[in-house]
Amino acid sequence: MARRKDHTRAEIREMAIQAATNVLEDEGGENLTARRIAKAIGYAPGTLYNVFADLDELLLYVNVRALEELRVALAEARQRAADETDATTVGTVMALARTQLDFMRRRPAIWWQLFHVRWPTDRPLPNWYISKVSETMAELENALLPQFRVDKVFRRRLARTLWAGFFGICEVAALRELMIVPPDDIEDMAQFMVEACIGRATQAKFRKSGT
Amino acid sequence: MARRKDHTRAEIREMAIQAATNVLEDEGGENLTARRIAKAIGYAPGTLYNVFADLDELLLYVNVRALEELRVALAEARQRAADETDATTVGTVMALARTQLDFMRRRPAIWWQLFHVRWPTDRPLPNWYISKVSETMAELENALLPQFRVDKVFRRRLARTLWAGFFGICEVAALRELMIVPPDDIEDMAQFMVEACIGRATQAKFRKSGT
DNA sequence: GCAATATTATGAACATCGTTCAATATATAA
DNA sequence: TTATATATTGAACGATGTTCATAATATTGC
Repeated sequence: MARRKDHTRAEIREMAIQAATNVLEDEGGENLTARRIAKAIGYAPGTLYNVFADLDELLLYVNVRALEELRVALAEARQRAADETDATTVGTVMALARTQLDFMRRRPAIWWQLFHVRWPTDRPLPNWYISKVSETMAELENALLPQFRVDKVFRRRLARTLWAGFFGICEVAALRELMIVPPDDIEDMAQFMVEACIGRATQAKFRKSGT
Repeated sequence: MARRKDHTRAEIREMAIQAATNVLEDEGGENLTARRIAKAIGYAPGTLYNVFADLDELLLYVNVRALEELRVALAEARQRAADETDATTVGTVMALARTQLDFMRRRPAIWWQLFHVRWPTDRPLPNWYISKVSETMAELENALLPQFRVDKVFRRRLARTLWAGFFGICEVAALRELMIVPPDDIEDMAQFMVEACIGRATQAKFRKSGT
């Protein structure tokens, strides 16, 4: 039995989240069990339930960490792209798309878990989770800000549409068994979609201001 | 014990697939267990394993049925749209998008299962499954045929890109807890994406033939 | 028609899962 | 030092997917 107060509750939570992430990446989702995580942090399975409501909640914390990592990566990519002398909206958004594709490829197990969370439909998602998703998506909105400054509703909808497009393309890339698509094609698909959507959004904006 | 040859193997398979579909839709994915399906068809759990390799395979058959239903619905929608006197590519593709959104909304549990199949990464997906996915996606390619007749590779890539876009939008609609998007907005997002992608594809075609 | 054989369905049994909770060990307070 | 409070445990529970010796039934050979 681990000595009481060897670690605080917060420390145990932290260790468990880290351990779960490592198990997920190193041994795959099918080995991500309560007993396996408990063993990895040197505690009994029951201890996890003193610190998390259940395993689903723990996995949601794993996700929220991954989302934050992704958000930071997106923010950096956006900054870099915006600092270019010939910065364009398309270029900045494409930098985000590439960052997301890169994340998906570097950490496939985490990415899978991120969008395949098992969460009971009748159980409301915690606010801290919903917020993190919003924050991550907000990076895309920020990338659109320079060009689509006036209409916030329009910008938000464009961001959501692009986000859906990214997500779909990432999923197509992940399911490459089903439709063999070379990585370069994935990149081109993203480029096409970004240019198409932003191009049309630009027209729509002009048309609106023209009438 | 059910009398031997009360049903042929094929009949038992059929019954099991139907029962699994019903359980999934009526009682949710968390009740979709081997014992529950066996009970529903009046056989013992072990019988399922005489007829399917395992539960994952049975679920794949459930999916392939759903995919075929979707394919038929898409084919019909495409035909109807193409028969209009003022038929356009955008109009036809939008008919497909609406069909898919409708399918997702009418049968949420099936839709979920369709894109969240648990299948071991090291186990190759059966050919009959990959084929059905291709057939379903081919409906989108067919909708593009009238306008993009010449370049097959281009058409195929456009179809895949649009498919990814649809898929992402459907997923956004399904995760409406995370980003509250009214159904009308979903429809508009699809419309925007279709118009944007096909518009740009038209430009690209012209530009290519112009040089 | 009957015995011998082949096939099919069974359901108890196994390992494992998430989860609970009385029991135990340790820290804190009196 | 004793009494109380808290943290940790791990056996136990009810599930799960899956297996396989056993039993029930059909088919075959005579």
